[in-house]
Amino acid sequence: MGVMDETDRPLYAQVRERLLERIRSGAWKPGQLIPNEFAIAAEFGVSQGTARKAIGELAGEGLLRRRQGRGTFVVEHTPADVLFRFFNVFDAAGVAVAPDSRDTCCSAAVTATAQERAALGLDDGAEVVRITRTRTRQSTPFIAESIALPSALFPGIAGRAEIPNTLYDLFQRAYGVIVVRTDDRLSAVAADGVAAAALAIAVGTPLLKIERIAFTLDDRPVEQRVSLCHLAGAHYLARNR
Amino acid sequence: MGVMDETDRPLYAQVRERLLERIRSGAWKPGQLIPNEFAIAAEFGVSQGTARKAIGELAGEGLLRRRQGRGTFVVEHTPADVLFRFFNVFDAAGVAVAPDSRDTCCSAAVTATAQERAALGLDDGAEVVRITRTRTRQSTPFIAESIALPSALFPGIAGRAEIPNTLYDLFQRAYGVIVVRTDDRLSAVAADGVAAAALAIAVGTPLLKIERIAFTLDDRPVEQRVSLCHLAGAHYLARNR
DNA sequence: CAGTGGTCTAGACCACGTG
DNA sequence: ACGTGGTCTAGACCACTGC
Repeated sequence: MGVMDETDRPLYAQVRERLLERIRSGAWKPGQLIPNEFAIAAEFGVSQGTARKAIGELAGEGLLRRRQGRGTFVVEHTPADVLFRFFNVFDAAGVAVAPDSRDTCCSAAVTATAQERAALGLDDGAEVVRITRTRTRQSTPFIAESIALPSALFPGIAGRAEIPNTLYDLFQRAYGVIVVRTDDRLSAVAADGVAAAALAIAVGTPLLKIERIAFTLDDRPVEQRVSLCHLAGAHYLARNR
Repeated sequence: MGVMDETDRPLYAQVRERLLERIRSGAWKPGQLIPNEFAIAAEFGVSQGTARKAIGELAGEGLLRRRQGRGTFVVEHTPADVLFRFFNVFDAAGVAVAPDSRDTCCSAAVTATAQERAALGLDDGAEVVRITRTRTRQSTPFIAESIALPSALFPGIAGRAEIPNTLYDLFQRAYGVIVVRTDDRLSAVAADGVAAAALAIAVGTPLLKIERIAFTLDDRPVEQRVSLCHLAGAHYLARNR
């Protein structure tokens, strides 16, 4: 009866944490069916309702998916899913734009700038890897992007033969880093010479600048990304609830 | 026991609907304490857990606020609340920018354009009221804004002596229209002559353009708004979960 | 048909805020 | 001390899925 033995946190929160650890560690892999509510309840010595609440929280956070009659599954972050989950650009007709990447270039580990350290919560002298690429829409360049990642979290990423179009998918599968949230800071800027060359537009053209910080489950920043977008009739959609 | 008499919808959903109607109609006013879980359960002939779930849904939608030890309250949309709930502009230090309004100008009811009809889901020949204003930040103009509202939903709004800075607060109190969600479409544009004059900037300056549609509880569009923003170091923050 | 998640109940106790 | 929302239990039945 609600003895709160371990800590003073509610039972369902403790169960949630244990389940979360299994997802994070990969013990339960993306797409996998997890045990049913009664089995989980029995394992942790709680009632079905309490197990249900823990599962419900993770489902609400988008990490589990319940399907009536079938079971509960670990959410699979396929490249397509990831692309449309955090890429908020839509064309004039309201159809999602699916970007591709070209000219992807990944630096070796270098000392982070003060700005990068602040954005990523890094200590003095920490190293980052920088990725730059041009993103295309129907083969036309429309975004110039540069990304900074803490080297410590992504060992060996600079040496990879191929950097995929959808990074967050790679982060989860290869490094166990699950991006669950991003903060995008948007503003309007005039294209400088570099951006104008990459996007084949005139210097001074208004561009949408997106400064993104991506966060993991425990709210730690893991990626800083600056995107300069020549949207040409498309737009960035922000839904406010 | 789960007889599902009225319809096939769950009991908690039916209770939620009845509670919602009281908020929407103003029977329960903003800021008011509502009856406790047991009183609501008794009134509708359900268990406390079911009443709790109905209340929880409305709390999750931001319409009720539960406070342990005190009770459950109808959320009060004070001008300040409304301002910060949907106004996503922050300065370089991450502090929310609180805009003011000047030169507010409200048209009489006029026939809506095709574009306005599409955005607001209006029939052919429907009328709208248009409001234009300049929004300031520490007395400096930084946003040129134009708003279209369906006349049918806001009778007499054009004749009001004063249009307040925070419109959604007015919508709820004077017209029973509760804005719960907005879609903002963002892009970058060059300032034209009109915007440049209003914002005291050079023609061609890059501006952040925000095209907003605001929705009520039943997901009907009730406002279309175009904001041209000269952010000058500030940014629009979009949180993606 | 069996097994899953989804709903619902009745009752208990805990944690918080106020008087 | 009292009343509130918050947690937890044990057990029941419903609705959906797939064999």
